This record gives sequence, structure tokens and C-alpha cells, in this order.
Amino acid sequence: MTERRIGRGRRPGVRGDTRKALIDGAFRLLDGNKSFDGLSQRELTREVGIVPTAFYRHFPGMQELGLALVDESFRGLRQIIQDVRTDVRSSKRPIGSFAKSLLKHIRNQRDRFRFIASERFGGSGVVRDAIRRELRLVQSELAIELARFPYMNEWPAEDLHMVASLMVNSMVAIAEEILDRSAADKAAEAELLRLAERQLRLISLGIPAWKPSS
Amino acid sequence: MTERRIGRGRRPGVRGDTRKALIDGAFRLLDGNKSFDGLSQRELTREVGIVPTAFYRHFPGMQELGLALVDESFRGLRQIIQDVRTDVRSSKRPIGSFAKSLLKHIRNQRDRFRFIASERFGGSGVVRDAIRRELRLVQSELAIELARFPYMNEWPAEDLHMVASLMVNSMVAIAEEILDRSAADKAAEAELLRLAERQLRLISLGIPAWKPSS
DNA sequence: TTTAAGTGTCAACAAGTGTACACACTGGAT
DNA sequence: ATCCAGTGTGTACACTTGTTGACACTTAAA
Repeated sequence: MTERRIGRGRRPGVRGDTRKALIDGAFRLLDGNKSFDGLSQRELTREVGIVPTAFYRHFPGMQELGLALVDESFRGLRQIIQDVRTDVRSSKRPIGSFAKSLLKHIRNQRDRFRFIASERFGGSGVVRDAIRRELRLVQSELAIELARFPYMNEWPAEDLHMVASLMVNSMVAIAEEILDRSAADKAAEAELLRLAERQLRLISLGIPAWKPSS
Repeated sequence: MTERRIGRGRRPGVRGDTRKALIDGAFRLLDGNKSFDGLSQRELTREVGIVPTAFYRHFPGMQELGLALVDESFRGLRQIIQDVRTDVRSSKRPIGSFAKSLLKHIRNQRDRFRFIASERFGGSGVVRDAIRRELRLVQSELAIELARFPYMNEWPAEDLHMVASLMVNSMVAIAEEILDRSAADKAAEAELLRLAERQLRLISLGIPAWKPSS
């Protein structure tokens, strides 16, 4: 992008620079309404500003790039989970602060979230499976966290996972809707945030009445 | 596929035959782990067994084909909703019969469901928007139906929609997981069915405790 | 019977795609 | 000081893609 092509065998600033540029470029392109398997290798290298063949210096093929994207996305997500966890623990209103904290991170890591949400079901096998696997991990972490709350500390793991999966699915769906609006549309964003809170609250109201391991 | 190419200007059995063949062929290809915008026009015509240019006799372009797929998918889905509705109304255990009825239809209309679930977030704009619009209609119908149940008949529309959206999102997510397993894997299917029932039950347990229009 | 709309065919194009190959420059380990 | 692994470049090839244009056959209406 900036001052890149210098001559024949130019040297980028740092080792591993271009690899990162490829990943970022992919996120950028995918954010613009196209799916991973509609993304061509050449298109990507064009975006990044290298010659097509240079791609293979960093990845054996697009599939591996896809896996790297999954990796990268969840690396960010895991950090977020940490943050959210501490935010929530120190709050009297866990649901409200959970939703708000999540929203903040969604805005910051826009393209990562976008990628996860849209390749989770769409797409081509390997990438999709990787996302599912990671998402199941997130669910497990959430299940553990849920066990700290009243009523749930005696629940069997299966029930905790059921609740966690319900929450994760709803939040992913809402996240995707937020990301689909232009970042400027604060009104829609606020409304969706409220929807998220309300759905979580409804779920939490069901918890005291649930008969575990039924 | 069967006895098609006869000669130069061959005549298919019935008018509108090939149009349907294109739609079905698209569903078939999309069921095999690829997304709509990774589907090429030539690939499709190859699958259907016509020459590339013949495609334009039926659709101005791939985008219109996409819209036709959405249309077709929801045509089936609406029928399903009718069925489910009557199934549920005549049942003492609405949740159980809802989930079971849904599962049956998911199996029967495999590729339609698949298409809806995977193009809902992935993909390229027009198709995605059309799916969202239709899905919002489904949500509205569900909201109306929910209003018949105890506790909810006095709820404001907004709250009904909140619950409906939660249910639809969860069910779509689970449906996609079912579709992702091979149809033969009855064990996984049964487990996911159970998960769906449990999630719906949890939601329904929250309902009596919900304070409407809060 | 003639005609026109509908639907199919083939040939051809320019543009885009993945990948192989040979070459060039850089920088750190030897 | 030399060498080599890493990373970039350009050229090249065969294949796929979307779309245009001219043509052929079928069927139903005029």
C-alpha cells in the first residue's frame, strides 16, 4: 500500500510483514460483502500489492490462509472474553455489562467478527469446521463462567452447555446484524444492543425455574 | 441429465422445465459445501446439462437466480409453518411437537434449509437481504402464534418479537448443525433435537417471569 | 400455412484464475 | 567474505469465466 514496490527483489521492513498484510487484506476484502470462497488468490495479492506468486511464500494455498484467518479471529476473541469476564465479575448487573462490553469489542474488531459470523455456516468445509471447533471452546468457557452464578452452581455440565450454546448463538446472530449496519447507524445499534440484553434477560429468567438433568 | 441433448434445437418436455432444473441444480451444488457466490454460471449449466448461454433464456444473471432460490426456499418454508402450526395447536406438548415437526421438515427440504442458513450471513447483498426480509416475516408469524399462549396474550408486540427472534435464531443454528451431519447419523440428530427442545423449554420457562414492556 | 415467441445450439472473445519456473535482492549465520 | 534461506519479481501457460452474436428447431397462435 504505502511505498511498497521498490524494485525487483525489494525487502519489506520486517520479516513476516507480508504474511500479516495478506491476512489483513483478506479481512478487508471479506468485510466488503463477499464470502471466503468467492475470494480469489489474485484478488487478494492485488489488494496487498504483491505479485500473485509471492502468495505461496507464505501459504501453501487459500485453504491454509483460511485457517490462519480463523486463528487470527479467535486470538482476538479470546482476549475479548478475558476482558468481558473481568468486566462482568466486577458488575452488579452482569447482563447489561456483558452486552455493552461485547458491543464495544464488536466495533473494535469488526472484520474478525464479521468473518466468524459469515463463514460459520457458509463456506467450504475446513474453514467452517475450524470456526465451529473454536466456537465450541468459547461455549465451554462460557459454561464454566455460568457455573458461578446462583441456581446454576449445581447444574450438570450438559445443562450448562445448553444454556451457553443458546446464548452464544443468539449473540452471534445479533452481532452479525450489528455489523451489517453501517458503523454510523447508532440508532440501529442501540436497538440491537437492547434486543441482546432483553434476550439474555429472558433466558436468565428461565434459569431459576429449570429442573437440572431432567 | 436423463436423455436430454437430442439435437440442435431440442424441445424439453414441458415449458419452464429447464428453469426448474437450474434451480434444483443450484440447490444441489450449494448443498455440496460451496457458497452462492462461489457458484459460477458455467458450473451450474454444466450440472444441469445445458450450454452456458442457455442460462440467459431463464435468468438475466446469477443475482436473479439467487432471488429465485430465496423465493423457492421460503415457498417451501411457509408450507412447513402451516403444518407445524396445526401440529402444535392440536398438541398438549407444544414444544416437543414443534421441534419434532420441524426436524421432519428439515430432513425433507434439506437443501432449501441449507441454503437459507448459509446465505443468511454469508454472501453478497441482494440474496442475503432477501433472506433476512423473509426471515423477519417468519418471525412475525411466530410472534402472532405466540400471542395465543398463556402469559403472553397481553404482551406488547415488541416483546413478542423479541421472543420470536430468539427462537428463530436458535432453531436456525441448530438446523444448520443437523444439516451438516450426514443424514445417516441418527444419533447426532437425536441429540440435536433434544438440545432444541431443551432450549425452547428454557426460554418458555422465562416467560411467566418476564415483565412485559419493561 | 405462416409467423413469432420460446428455447435450445455453437463459436468466439476478452478477462480472470491458479500455478510453475527462473531469476534477483537482502540479511544473518558461518 | 561467503553463502544460503527467505522473499520478492516477471513471464508464461492452460483453464475457467461471463457474455455476445448468429443460427436452428418446436409449438401454439394468427
